[in-house]
Amino acid sequence: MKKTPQISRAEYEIMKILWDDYPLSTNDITERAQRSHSWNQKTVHTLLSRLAAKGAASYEKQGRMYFYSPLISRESYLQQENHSFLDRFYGGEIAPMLSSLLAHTELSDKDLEDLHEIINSQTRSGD
Amino acid sequence: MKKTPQISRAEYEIMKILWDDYPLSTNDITERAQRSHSWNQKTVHTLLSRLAAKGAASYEKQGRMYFYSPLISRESYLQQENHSFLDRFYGGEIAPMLSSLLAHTELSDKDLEDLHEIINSQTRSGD
DNA sequence: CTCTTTCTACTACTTTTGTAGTATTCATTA
DNA sequence: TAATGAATACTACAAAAGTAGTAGAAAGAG
Repeated sequence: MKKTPQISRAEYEIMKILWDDYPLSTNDITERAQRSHSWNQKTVHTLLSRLAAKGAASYEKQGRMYFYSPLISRESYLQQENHSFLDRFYGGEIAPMLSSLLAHTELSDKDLEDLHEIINSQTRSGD
Repeated sequence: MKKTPQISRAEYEIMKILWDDYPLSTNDITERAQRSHSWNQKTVHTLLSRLAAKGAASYEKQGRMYFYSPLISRESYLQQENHSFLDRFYGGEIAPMLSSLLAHTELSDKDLEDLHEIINSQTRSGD
């Protein structure tokens, strides 16, 4: 999978569907998209075309129907978004971000344990 | 300070200047903006007008010059962006986000220590 | 073989954003 | 007081994004 192109908010919602399961027919995608968004079918079609046009997804013809698959990976896309977010709002640094995030969020014990574990695993691997 | 309106990337760069120091004259803002961005003066003026129009900043006339101040707080804006980011990419949950972030980031010892401390402080206050 | 349905292919139109240009208004200087 | 310069007020225009509509083609129903 390749360098991630610019993906808009609405397009991203379609990508999520593709990342969960692919290849999917236009109709499948439309149906799934409409579970969570009140989008006209045509709107979903447009989003799919645009994603294909910008190289974020590809399609394969089966008879007269199209089956779409993602061309960029969820992982690399999330990485890019993570960094863009950190850079824009926290000068690229994690600590201030986490701190801002936690300062206004109620965490369950489980959350805290998870976070502990995540950070500890980093510590060990960094030895 | 009030509910944060939609602020575009370029507009946000102007807001950062205002959050650091205000009120500031149009010229001051333009000058500071140009330290980090190659923006035409008119571009900065447009951004300022739009921020004022959408209620993110306000201005006060002093003679024929305008002095701008932020109308929304950096804190509340960052909170909103934090949550929108978490919701969009991690189903609103912090742990998966941190985990994704750390999985692809080299952390210094200091970073780790900071993170530890941030999380420990949460733990104690949650007791 | 024609009609209807169902896909995809184009086209469209509005809002937001990025990025500036032109017009107008005052205040100051000659 | 007329010319100049410096501010702000409007206007502009293209690209991206949101949201659909219309046209055309092909497949299945009679």
